[in-house]
Amino acid sequence: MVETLHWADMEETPPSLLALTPYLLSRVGKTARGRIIERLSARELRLWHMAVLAALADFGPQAQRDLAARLRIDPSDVVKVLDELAAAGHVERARDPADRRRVTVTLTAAGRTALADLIAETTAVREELLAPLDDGERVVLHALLRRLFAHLHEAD
Amino acid sequence: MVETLHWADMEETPPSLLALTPYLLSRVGKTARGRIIERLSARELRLWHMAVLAALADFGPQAQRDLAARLRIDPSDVVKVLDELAAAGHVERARDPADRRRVTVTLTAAGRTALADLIAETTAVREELLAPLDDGERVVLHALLRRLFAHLHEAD
DNA sequence: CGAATCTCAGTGGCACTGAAATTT
DNA sequence: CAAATTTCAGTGCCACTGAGATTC
Repeated sequence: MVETLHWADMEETPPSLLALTPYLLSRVGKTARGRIIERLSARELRLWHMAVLAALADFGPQAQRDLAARLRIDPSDVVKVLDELAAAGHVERARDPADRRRVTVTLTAAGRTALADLIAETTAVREELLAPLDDGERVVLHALLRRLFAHLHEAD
Repeated sequence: MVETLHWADMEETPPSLLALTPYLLSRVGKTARGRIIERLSARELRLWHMAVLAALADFGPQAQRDLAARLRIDPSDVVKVLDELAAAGHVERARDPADRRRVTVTLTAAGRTALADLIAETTAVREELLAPLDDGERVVLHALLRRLFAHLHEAD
């Protein structure tokens, strides 16, 4: 009995790990990803579906290759994502008559509606994750993350 | 030629996604995880190996169950991680004589050395990831992430 | 012919489930 | 017997590889 000390249920995270920013980024990011997936799965969709719909909404119809490059998805995986989005009626695919190797992907009205839903769900996730931060801190965090994100893709 | 517009190689990220903090967290976190894995794989180790070694270094010998609870790993997965750490001579396992269901895990001297290496590698990853931030901004980011991380595990 | 685009099958890592074996 | 701990086999998701088919 003596050896089971009372702080046994505190289960603290090792300070050595808490001191490592990349570890924190990895853990918080993984939870963020998990929470998004959890909410989006109610719509039978996942993170990449939202990303593809957003790219089409923001930049208009484009080839699968462009979607893959823009979102940093493997081109092989774009195929399956689009299969599912097309089956749900959220996108349409058509051969580019000017270059028949390319397949032009277009957002449908239903896809635009779905995107709004997915973004609303992600906003709800933000409320959960950022609950301990006030508005000013959220703005600071977001700005820092945007700069980190931009840096990921420049001259790796 | 005309249809290949000049901004074809810009491949901008959709603004709709850049506006979503959880999306940024997910992407930056995933890259952080990937960079850590990349560097640690040179030592034949991965993220969970470092986490387990850190828990043992910070809190001393403990049962597998405690490691799992502390690090939020599935207890089933702790087994394989410890198998690999034990094979590399970084930890030792012994039945707890007071409660023979438990297995007490102990860090070896080699394990402590390995942990220092892994932490150094992770620090190098931090330099890569946080390159665009000055020292003050890094401190702010780290403090915000620590608060988010702490909030993940309280009253989910 | 070489390169680009899309497609598909296969692989490996990782997290989770469910159940067995042992001990309390 | 019920619960706790460790272990293992199996499942599913996801990202990546490699190869083929078509078109430029």
